[in-house]
Amino acid sequence: MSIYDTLNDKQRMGVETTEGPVLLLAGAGSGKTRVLTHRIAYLLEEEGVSPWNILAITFTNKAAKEMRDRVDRLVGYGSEQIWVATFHATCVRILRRYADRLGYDNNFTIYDTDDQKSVMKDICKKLNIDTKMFKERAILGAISSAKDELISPMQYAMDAFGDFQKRKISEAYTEYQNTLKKNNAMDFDDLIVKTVELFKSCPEVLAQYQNRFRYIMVDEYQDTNTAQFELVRLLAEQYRNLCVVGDDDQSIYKFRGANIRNILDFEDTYPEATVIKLEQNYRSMGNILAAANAVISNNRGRKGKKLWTAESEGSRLHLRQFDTAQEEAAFIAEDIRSKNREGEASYGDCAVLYRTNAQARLLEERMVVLGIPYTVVGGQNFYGRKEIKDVLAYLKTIDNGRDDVAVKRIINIPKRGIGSTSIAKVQAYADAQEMSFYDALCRTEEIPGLGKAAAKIAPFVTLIQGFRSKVDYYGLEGLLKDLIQMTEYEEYLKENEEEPEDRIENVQELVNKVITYEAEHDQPTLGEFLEEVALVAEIDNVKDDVNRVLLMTLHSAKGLEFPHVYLAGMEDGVFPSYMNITSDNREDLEEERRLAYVGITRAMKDLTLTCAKSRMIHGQTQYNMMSRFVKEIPDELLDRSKPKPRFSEEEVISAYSHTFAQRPVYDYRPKAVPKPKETATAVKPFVSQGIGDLNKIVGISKGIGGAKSGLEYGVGDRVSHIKFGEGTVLSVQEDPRDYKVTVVFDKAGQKVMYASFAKLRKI
DNA sequence: TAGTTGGGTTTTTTT
DNA sequence: AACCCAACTA
Repeated sequence: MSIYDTLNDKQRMGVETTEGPVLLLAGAGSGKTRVLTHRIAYLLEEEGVSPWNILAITFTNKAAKEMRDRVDRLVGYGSEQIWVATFHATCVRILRRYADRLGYDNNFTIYDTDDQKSVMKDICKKLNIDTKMFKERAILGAISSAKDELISPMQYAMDAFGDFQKRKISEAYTEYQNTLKKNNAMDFDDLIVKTVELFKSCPEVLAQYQNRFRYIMVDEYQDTNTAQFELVRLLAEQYRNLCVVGDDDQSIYKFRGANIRNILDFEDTYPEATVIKLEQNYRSMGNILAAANAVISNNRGRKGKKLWTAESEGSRLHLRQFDTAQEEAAFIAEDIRSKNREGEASYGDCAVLYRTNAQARLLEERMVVLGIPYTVVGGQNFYGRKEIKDVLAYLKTIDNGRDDVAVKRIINIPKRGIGSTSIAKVQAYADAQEMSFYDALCRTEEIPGLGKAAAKIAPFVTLIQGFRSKVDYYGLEGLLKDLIQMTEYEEYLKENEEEPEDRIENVQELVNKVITYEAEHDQPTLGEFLEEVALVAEIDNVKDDVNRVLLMTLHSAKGLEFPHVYLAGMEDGVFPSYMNITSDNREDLEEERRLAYVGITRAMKDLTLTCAKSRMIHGQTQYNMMSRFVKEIPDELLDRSKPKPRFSEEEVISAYSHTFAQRPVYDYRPKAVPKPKETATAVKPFVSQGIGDLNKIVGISKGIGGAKSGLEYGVGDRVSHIKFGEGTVLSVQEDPRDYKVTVVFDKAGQKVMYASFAKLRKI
């Protein structure tokens, strides 16, 4: 009996065909990850391949980690030597060694969307581009698309010759790349593009990696773009042992440059390829699969395959239409609660999927009202918060003084009396002398017309220099703590931001994050920490062992599965989105349909489709018809019964009475020098009252439903933390997104932390 | 320079 | 509805 005996014939073929190119067309739920992990195990155990010679590229860090864990369980050794990472992480790792060959420092910074935008803003000003006509976003979008296709600024300029609009974009593109290089920074797209560039300009570097990666596997191949394809092609050129796994029906990232032709034309690029189709689905009940097949069969551009299951039909899909989006959200929350009470499903078995992040709000409100523990994936990323970005900008400045964006972000935070006029003067000097913004700051006495502002800049420079000289001496944790203290950042938050307590806690959370990072790495460096932080996706932080309902977009849900799934907002105009209905490109609608296919196939046992006749979008009420995708599902698969009231009247009413609907509308903008107390009483109570209610409700529902808090530990339990050691849980507080845990550590004292970040263990 | 106000725009999806 | 930005005022 070997570990391979549990595989079906096709899966086994995928595992054992290790030589040459392989295209594994793996339908949803067909055990694709199993094949990949067993394939790696097979290479190691049966073929005697060194783990060092294997490269596996995944779509998210979460998937990478999961793959490593599963390989670990199969073979029990050597898995840490296998290179398993996302495209971006892979490229960063290579570039950290060789970026100098392209004229960057190896400690380059990674720019996120925000950083890109502020660079582009400056460029538009510099090039006199009218941002009314050409939006920064649009220009950046065009640049990103060009990079996805490996089109250099120079090539772009040549294509743009006769076209005014394109010429403008071309100028911006050229300037943008120059700025990034000057700042020693790369954006997400650059990571791929520059790696390809490196391989093309330095054959000896390429040869080294080609030689190392004798077996290459790429997951979610249908979502690779042209640049990523080229990267893989180059790496695999020598041994040609390239195994790509994907499902053309699940290609949903065209907007991000994914080129579906990569998978459709794989056999043209590699004529000797072995093609294996995995069509047996092990995830969903028959009716769910039938619905998915019916919907996707309306698409033309496909490889063509039909999923089947040995499972029984299961129950029909539920379809419910409501008058308003509020009622829809209320129904979903109530339905989940009743399933939980009746023991049909735990909260962690349920997921609510929707097309746009904005739809999360209403659902979230209802979850709060009913006291259902939930997690929203996506939306505002932890590292996207203002306070986190500020602190990170300090760290970036310390790490890489050439990163102008970071320096400018914090030069006047907290307020140092350095305004836009002074900044402009410094920038002008920096441009003239061809030096970085920070270097110019160091020579304020040479800058004309700065006057008194020079005296305000000097302490800032001293501050940064001070941190730099101390980094090696006191480590990252010390640096960060010192930084927060010296800048009096928390005081700044208290005086200038709404809800400063939450923000301060977020900053503390970042400190914990640094501590964890330092504890997990033998040779922690500031640069590496910043990089790790730059490449995390929201989904990477979701722990699936926590008993909570997950709310997320259909895109985020790719690759996941849940016993009970709700697809909310099944309306024309929402899903498929208005943009794609009006598009005259047939392919756009097909991509939406693939998204529907992804959504349906997430469900294992039970699938509920809901829609509303009216909902607010951008502050206006829209009236939508039921989604055309729902109509593509054969009627006999649907249960259209009226939503039956599951609760007594009073129960429903009492639940509604907690609604946030009466919450007064107020301006969230930071007030001018707010008197802290006053703000606290004027604004805070409504929010904290809501959360207070929530706590009560959670408590009640725990009592009634017997639901667990979703954490393995509770108040009074002894827990251990990777850095702080052992301690006792003082309190656990429900926060809309997470549990806030207060622990008194034996050595480190009292700390407040978020459960999902803190990784506490019960002992 | 800092803070206020009013007007205009929007992401649909994300490494 | 929420957010961002430019123009205006103290």
